[in-house]
Amino acid sequence: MARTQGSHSDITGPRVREAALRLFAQHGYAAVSMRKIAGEVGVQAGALYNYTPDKQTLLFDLMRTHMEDLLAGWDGVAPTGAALDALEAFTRFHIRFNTRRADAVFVSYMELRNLTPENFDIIEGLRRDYETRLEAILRRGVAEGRLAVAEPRITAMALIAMLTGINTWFRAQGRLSLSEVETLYWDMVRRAVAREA
Amino acid sequence: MARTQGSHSDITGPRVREAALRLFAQHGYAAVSMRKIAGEVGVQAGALYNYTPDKQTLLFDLMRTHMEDLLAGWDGVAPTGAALDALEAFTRFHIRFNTRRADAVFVSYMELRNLTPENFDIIEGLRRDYETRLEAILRRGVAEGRLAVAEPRITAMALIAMLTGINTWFRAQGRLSLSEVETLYWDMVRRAVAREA
DNA sequence: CCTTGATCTGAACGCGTGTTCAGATAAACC
DNA sequence: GGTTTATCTGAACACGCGTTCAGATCAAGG
Repeated sequence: MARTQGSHSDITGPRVREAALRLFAQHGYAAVSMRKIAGEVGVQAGALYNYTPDKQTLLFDLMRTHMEDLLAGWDGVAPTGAALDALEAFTRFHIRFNTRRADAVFVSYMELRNLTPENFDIIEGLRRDYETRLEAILRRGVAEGRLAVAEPRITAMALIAMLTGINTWFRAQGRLSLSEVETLYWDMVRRAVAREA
Repeated sequence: MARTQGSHSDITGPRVREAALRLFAQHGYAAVSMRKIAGEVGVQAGALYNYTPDKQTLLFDLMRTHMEDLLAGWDGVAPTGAALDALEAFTRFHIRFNTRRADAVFVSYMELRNLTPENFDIIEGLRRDYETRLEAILRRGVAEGRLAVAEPRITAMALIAMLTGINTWFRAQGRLSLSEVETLYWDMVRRAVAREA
């Protein structure tokens, strides 16, 4: 029995990626077999190879897509005005984007060591691009005289680490709403880099 | 040929743990076989079972030891005076301790999902203990009127995430010395939580 | 110097791995 | 309605996995 009703590339393809992302996040790339992914989708392992040339590429594509979505997402909402406004927008965007894609964020950070060197370089490049977006805001803020940041690159990485850390404890049904969390972290970010009056 | 000269429990035991820690950090728990660990030590895989009942316990012991060392390390240097001084001491201690044990920090964070539920609970408990140490400092600082922190628990987690993030980029031979990094981050921490004048 | 016991080897066990591929199936097209 | 073709099955391949254990080895103790 093959090709049951409604079983198409358009349907199975996304389901493979969703299952792989969830399982990779839950158990780790090396601990998840192609047969387990196939089982989640409801096909045999061999069928997966209609959607990815191999397991490594499946992982890489998930990570690349996530990083590209992240960059495109920010570029789509980034304001052009004052640096302090841009910094607040970045803070809120990062929190919103990352808490809604916890699995992809987790995988894109944890499974870097399972990429081939070439794939690793590509993902790292995208991550650097994202850090550079924030670094540019910080430099602009210094130029405007509104921020006091001695090391913009390091500060950018520090802030991103702090914001991404939200994923380890935030739950949508928890005590704090997402917008409360945003405000809480924006307060810390602002004070950490604002020029003291 | 068995038991070559100088091959004792006192020597092989630590070497097994060192090799396991390094390999787990580099490739991930699931991707490292007992045979690879044994190969690094220079014994056959079976010999490892003189030092650990199984692979899972080997991982757990590495993580537990790290977390206990972390807690004991802080308790050994924690000052009793003003909260602001304690916060600076915590910041500098955390940076120094974690950058010197990058492998253990990495493994203790990344491999949580490979622990059995019981072992996971123990490690999580130790992590919470550590967070609570910082939270207590923040609460004290608020009581003293020197810190402005609306959510001490969340702020503690945010600061720890920011500080631990140093491990992703810091290199001992890099442009910035460890004490320069300490000062840089202490500046951010202080501004993020200090009561504005 | 002989015995004891800790330490390690080397082979074995059953099982799961990523990947390939010939053949079966059924939706889509003419 | 017959043909094409995308899709999937099911079996197979060679290999590595964690763990066990009988037997070999050799430092230490009496």
